[in-house]
Amino acid sequence: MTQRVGIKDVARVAGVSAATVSLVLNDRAADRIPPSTQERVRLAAQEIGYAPNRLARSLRTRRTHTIGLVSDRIATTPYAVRMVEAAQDVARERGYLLFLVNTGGDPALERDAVAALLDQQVDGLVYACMWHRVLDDLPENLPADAVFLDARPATGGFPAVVPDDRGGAVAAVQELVDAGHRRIAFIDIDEEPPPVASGLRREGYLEVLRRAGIEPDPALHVRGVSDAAGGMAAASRVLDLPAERRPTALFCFNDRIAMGAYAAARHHGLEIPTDLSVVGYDDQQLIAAELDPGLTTVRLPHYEMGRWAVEVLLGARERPTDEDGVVLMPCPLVRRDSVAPPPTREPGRRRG
Amino acid sequence: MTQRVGIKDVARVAGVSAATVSLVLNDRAADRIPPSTQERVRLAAQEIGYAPNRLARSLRTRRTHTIGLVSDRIATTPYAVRMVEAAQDVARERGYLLFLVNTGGDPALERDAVAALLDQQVDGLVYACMWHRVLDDLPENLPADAVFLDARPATGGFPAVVPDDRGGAVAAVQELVDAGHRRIAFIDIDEEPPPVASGLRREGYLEVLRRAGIEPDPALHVRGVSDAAGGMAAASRVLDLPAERRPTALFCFNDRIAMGAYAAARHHGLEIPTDLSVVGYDDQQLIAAELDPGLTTVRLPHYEMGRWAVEVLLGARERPTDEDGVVLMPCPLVRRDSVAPPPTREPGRRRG
DNA sequence: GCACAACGCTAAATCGGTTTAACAAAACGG
DNA sequence: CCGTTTTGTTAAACCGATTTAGCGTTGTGC
Repeated sequence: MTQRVGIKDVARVAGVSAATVSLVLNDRAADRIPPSTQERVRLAAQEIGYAPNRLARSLRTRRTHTIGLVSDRIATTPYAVRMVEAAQDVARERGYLLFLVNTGGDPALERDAVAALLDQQVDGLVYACMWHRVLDDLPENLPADAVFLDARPATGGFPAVVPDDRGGAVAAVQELVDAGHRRIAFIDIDEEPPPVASGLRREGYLEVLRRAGIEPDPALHVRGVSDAAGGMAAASRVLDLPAERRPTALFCFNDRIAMGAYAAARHHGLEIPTDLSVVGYDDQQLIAAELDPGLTTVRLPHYEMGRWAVEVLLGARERPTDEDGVVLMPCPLVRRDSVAPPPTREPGRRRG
Repeated sequence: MTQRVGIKDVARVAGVSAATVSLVLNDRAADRIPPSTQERVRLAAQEIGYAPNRLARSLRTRRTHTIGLVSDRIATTPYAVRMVEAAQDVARERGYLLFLVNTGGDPALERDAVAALLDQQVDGLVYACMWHRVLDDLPENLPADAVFLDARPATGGFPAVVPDDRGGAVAAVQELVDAGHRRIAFIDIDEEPPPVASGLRREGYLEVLRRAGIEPDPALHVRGVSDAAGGMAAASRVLDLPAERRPTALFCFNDRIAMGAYAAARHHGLEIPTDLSVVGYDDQQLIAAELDPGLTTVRLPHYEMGRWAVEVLLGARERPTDEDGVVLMPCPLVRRDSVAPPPTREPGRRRG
């Protein structure tokens, strides 16, 4: 890892001073230095394979061209990994290198991570969460120009980007209403405190019902543990309802719940989408695309959010003018094969 | 991001020179400087909130306490993300910061990434792949002390860690043999060229059969596209065999294929594990644990490999003495509920 | 009272670049 | 031919720390 050739080696070979080399190689030469000399310097640099020591350069210029991404768990879980990818992509495109730190949500580690990154003189910091969160307390050493990703400080004051969970839910439920469904259950997750996304998606769900003139049935809003087993149990509860109250469609809080709903449907002898329509949320590749039939779901715009955050951080995109600086990233509906019109007759008991 | 207080500010407040401050704060003072002065310096540093500029320090000491992780896609896919987590954990534990770069496998980008990291004077480099790979050509500017993660150069010469795919397959198939199965199919993946893991797992499969005195039936080795649909198609082919040739157990190349195998079993009216046992590979959380019944599978030791790589890189663990420097990380069997003894009678057609 | 050692501390060099101010030589204007 | 610009280049300061060599003062031994 030892830096072999330095600027003065280039200078020696080209027969000029280090200052000249620096000027030429940074294109600060403009018209001060004749093309002949420039050529000579560049050739020398090329020849001996010179690459500037960025530490030295950064020390002087006070810009490191590095940014830090501190997250609770993104780099840890398969869930929101594309936010990291996006951040990385933007960083690379703009000539930046990305420091990645995972804190697991531990405030002490968070503080240390921020401090370590600042000591490294990073040019900017992104604070990211795995799930859409509203943060009550932040690391107190967070620089004023940090950007939030998939999270926003309760107090505002920082640029932040979060998914438009409400809008996504509207799209999902509207899809069901448009297919002709009137009895639509919401299979929510059972967590305390309820995640931000839960409340927002419920709002979207209720809004569509209201607009469609459908009276929400409290029995159709159930909660389950956020995994396939929980989804199956919760879905079973609504599918067990007497025929006239039973839903013809399920809006699931996420794809894992939807996976459980598929199982519940099977156990009830219902075929998807003929007898029962299902919509999920998250568009988890390993689930939504692999289920049979493919799950219609709402995609979380992780990549787009990741890009947004770093672009704003690097000044490549203008900060939101919005009062609290929060941007809602749209969650597009991904149509697959789990939605169909409701059955016209009593669902038949076909072979599962 | 401007570094406010510097070492000379501390010096001024404490009434000593910058040299003394450095000595004290780096514990190089030992007995040269009396406790009273040391105390004074530390207090001053504390008071004005001094944190050293690591760039300046690194420039002088020639150690940056940063490492680079360049990978084809790990940070991009949900698949092997725990390798990054592990790398991050070890880095943090030992006071290092981690640069993450994703190249998508593009050789030009790889070269640039390595160059950029070296220009940043990283103390070490990990070259990681998402899947177990044998690399024919490496970035030519890779430093000699790089470490390979989930990959190994064909030519050897670098420390490298890869999963013991063969051993994992042995454990998986042995589990089936121990349960009493004799007709065990291998649902392989259909890729050209076949991934390293495919060959190794097949070897393990064949070895167990041989040891158990079971003649391998070529009809029981099928290939399918590596997703649930492909797995379903491939599994169907062996399940369609006449009763006496039909397998009672399936060893699937990965969990996605196994997911498809579950669907195929359903379509054939077979219940898992009563009528058909299934073992997967990878232990993908979103699949293996969520399937019903839970999938017995082999876990890829991503976390352990990630730790190993960075520990070796940082000298916290001794390099393999092995000729080619490759370490095989064991893949433990994860028992869930998809394995049972083979049915004694003709499998009945229960309700699916 | 003097040589010498120990103590406590610091000036200055250094890492490898960037940047500014200025100098020498050439060109130009009158 | 002399004063002034312009041109081409560089010496030196600087970024903020670490590290080495050494300086002044006090203490010790004889």
